[in-house]
Amino acid sequence: MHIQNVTDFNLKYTLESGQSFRWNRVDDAYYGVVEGRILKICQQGTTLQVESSTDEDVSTLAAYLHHYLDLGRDMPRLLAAVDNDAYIHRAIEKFWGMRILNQALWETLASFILSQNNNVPRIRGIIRRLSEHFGEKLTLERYVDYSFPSAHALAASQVDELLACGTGYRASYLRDAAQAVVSGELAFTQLKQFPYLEAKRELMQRKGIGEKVADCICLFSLGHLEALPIDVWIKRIFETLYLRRQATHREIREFAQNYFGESVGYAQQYLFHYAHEEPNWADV
DNA sequence: TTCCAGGAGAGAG
DNA sequence: CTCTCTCATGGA
Repeated sequence: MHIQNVTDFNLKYTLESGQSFRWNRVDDAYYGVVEGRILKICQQGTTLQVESSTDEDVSTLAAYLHHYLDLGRDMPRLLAAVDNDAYIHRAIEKFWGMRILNQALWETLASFILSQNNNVPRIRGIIRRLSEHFGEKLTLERYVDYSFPSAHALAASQVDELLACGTGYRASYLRDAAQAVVSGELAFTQLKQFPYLEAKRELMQRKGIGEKVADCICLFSLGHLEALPIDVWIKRIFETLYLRRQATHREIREFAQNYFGESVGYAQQYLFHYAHEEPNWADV
């Protein structure tokens, strides 16, 4: 299957910018497990070549990817709106076409609970082991992977099993969240209808979901581009480049949301990825 | 050996 | 309200 005329889009930057933990590059193709199937995506200019492990309808798959990859976004307009200074201008130039994904809610919620006080390679490993243990085996050609564990599967798990996957002290947070989803205490249909601040407040009711993780879920799954996850990198970036002093999370949030406006989450993603990829990011 | 990683909870003040 | 300590894990 092909998707044509995809402009202002970069698959590599989108899938390798720390918002999803489930994509692997093999040569020039990306394999990932998305909502119960393996997808293989290859970008050639403005064309995406896509294969799926299921025989789903072509137009259904195209519509899904349009949403998942945020292809309907007017990137030139959005990026122009946050292109306020030389710092972010460099990031926008270097990573032009990077999108913020619209990922599955349960997977995003669970994954970012696991992300706290942790690093990306280890988060990926934990999720891979959880999927191997609790998910379903999937194959696409010779590529084998496992679906993300359902909330039901994790709600019924033993803490020992979660610990064996490397979750550490986050095991109980993960299980509690799974049980809240299964019981209906955490209602996804309602959560998806909430505006940003209400969704964030509701998410933060869960143990293991603080302000930063809630913002990641709002931004990477619920489509709230005004969400601003403040981790050590974002804090360092704003203190160094913009405020030029030590600042609290609240000061950073207030400045950034005022300075970048309603798409501050996108601005954050470009600054975050630029700092990760460019060791000399702090130099003017 | 110590430090760090897309942090958050609990307790003290 | 803010500050500090601790939490499990593995790679640098």
